Amino acid sequence: MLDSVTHSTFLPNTMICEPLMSWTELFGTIEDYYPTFDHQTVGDSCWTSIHPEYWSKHNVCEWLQFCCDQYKLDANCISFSHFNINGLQLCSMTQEEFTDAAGICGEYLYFILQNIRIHGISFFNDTEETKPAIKDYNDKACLRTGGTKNQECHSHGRTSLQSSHLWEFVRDLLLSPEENCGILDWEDREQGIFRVVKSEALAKMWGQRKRNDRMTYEKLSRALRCVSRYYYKTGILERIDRRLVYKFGKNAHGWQENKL
DNA sequence: TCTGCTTTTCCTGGTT
DNA sequence: GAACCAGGAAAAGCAG
Repeated sequence: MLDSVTHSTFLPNTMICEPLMSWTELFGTIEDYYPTFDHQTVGDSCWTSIHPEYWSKHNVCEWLQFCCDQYKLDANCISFSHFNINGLQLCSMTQEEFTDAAGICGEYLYFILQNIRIHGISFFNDTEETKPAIKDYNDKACLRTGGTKNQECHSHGRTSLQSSHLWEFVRDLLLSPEENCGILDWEDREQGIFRVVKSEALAKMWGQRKRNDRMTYEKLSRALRCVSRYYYKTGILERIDRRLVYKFGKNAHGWQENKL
């Protein structure tokens, strides 16, 4: 349906533009094209004013975060290492590649991206078009995953990059070598046992994620342990009798190599 | 407003 | 003795 969308579709008359020219520079102000768009919903993210093909890696990340927040997409389904790319690379991905990278979420991320390319940011205002599609996604995702996952779909609807749980943040860091920088290390990959190597760096990253300048490793580790009381109980983390060493439990998902 | 979940904060005590 | 780490308890923040 949307496969025919091309750069020239978005840029009528195939105008030649500067590589990093903003959407506003190309087409006028956002208000001219998107008069009812609520900027509050996307904060100050500049990705909203740039054509997707000119997004930086950071813009792509912001867009992913926005989609997760806005439509309550399950960030656990998304392999973020696959999206460590710029906008041009993102736009060149096929629907199959989106699905490979983010499962059921990928189908909708692809759907959203193509609509942004066609309709611009005004796509987000068309609740008649977007909300049912996303609702349908949520229903299907819950049905497909079932069991524990099904529960999570309803009880942890706030899952997102920004509001992701601590254990998910740790898991994603372990799965992203480019971001990890030796902060965390696998002790036993198959068993899900990992070790905190650079405790302060980990706390700093978590603090940035939570926009909390006062975060320290003491607090983060307390959160992991306190959380542990909850996580251990629910099977997300298991107790390891060694300092700075933790283990994913049977109900923690997304960390196994063969289940990414 | 209430409740539950998750995280943060402060404090104390044990280990290295 | 200092630094680091772990656990208890209470409270905050958030969403349903």
